[in-house]
Amino acid sequence: MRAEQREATREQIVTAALLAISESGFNGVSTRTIAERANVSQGLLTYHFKSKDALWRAAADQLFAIANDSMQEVFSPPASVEPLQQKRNLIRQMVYFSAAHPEFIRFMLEHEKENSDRSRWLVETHLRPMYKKFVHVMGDIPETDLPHALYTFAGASGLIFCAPNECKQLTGVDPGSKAVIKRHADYLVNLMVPE
Amino acid sequence: MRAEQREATREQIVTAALLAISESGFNGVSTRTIAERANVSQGLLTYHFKSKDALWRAAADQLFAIANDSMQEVFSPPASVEPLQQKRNLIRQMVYFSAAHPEFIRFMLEHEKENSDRSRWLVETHLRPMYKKFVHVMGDIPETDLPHALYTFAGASGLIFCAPNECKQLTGVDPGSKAVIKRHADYLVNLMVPE
DNA sequence: GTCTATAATTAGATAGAC
DNA sequence: GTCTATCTAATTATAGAC
Repeated sequence: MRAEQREATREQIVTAALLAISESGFNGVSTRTIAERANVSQGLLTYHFKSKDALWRAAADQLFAIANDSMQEVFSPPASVEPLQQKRNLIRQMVYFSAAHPEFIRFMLEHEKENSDRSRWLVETHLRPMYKKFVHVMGDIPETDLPHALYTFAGASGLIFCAPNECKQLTGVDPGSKAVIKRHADYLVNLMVPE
Repeated sequence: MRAEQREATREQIVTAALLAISESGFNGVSTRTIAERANVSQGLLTYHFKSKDALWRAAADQLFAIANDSMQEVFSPPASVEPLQQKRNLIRQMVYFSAAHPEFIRFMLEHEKENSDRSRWLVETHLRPMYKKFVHVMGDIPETDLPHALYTFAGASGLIFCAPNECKQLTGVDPGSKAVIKRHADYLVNLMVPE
């Protein structure tokens, strides 16, 4: 069907845009580079998305769709799971998600300084609903600690996967390997929420 | 003196470049924008630094000069300080440094994907010497944990200060305030190296 | 729907006035 | 040493062929 092909092409473009923008920032990547990555012409981007700005929003939508899907289980744990174990599971899943999608943190860092319109939209549309779920799982810690816990967990979980080449060159440890991902999860869970 | 004025102008340009590149990435910021921030003409950048690439290197030099200066005390603690207390001091200082210079983590994340020449140079010239000092302070933890500890501490310490607008809008907490910086340090030190 | 061609703007680097 | 003017290349967005 035409509609299927249309959707497939759009997703190809959005995925290319998401990865490229996460790597080089909104201003740091050209629509031509995105088009090349998606194996389409530059003109097609304007056809499917009116502007580079609109393409950025589509990329954000896709990013949070993936993130919410990946975090769904730990954000809505069955009541039978103990609160402490819920937190351990949350951290572990944050590590696995960050390893699979380092573009999440990169994208979130990129919006901060570039443009406050995009920034506000991103927080209200996508980040706040996710933060509420995070707060729900963390609910029994002091309320003033919640912001600190969020950025601590996010940074501790994800930074190593945002700099894999640097980490490999510096330490010899490859954050892309499954063993290293598991080791990072084990390390963090035991460090931050010991049993 | 001429030499002093020359040095002052150069530093103005380097500082503007460092902050701008950290915010928007190497490709994300134009030399014109950097020149405007430094209150000089765009042509002057080419006079003092041969190319945008060379300006990036000068910015990296300045960044690590500041970082090493700020971390000097905790990296070379007197032997009278207990190892556990050394680690607590290290984390606390990492928080205060990250708060004062969020451009450090931003700059280090930016080099990762942009260009591997710059990336290799940065790791070997500046990051490796600093990592050795980190390892020295952390020395009594298992060797395989060191890379995980580095990126955990760095991410946990600094991410919140890399997204101050987002954090403020999302949680109401302003990472720019002194009270919040201290709270983050207290939270992290007690979480990661409890007495 | 997708491509090629192109218009208007902005990029990094150079040349020359002062 | 610093600025203005300018060159060539690359940028986003548009127009029109198929």
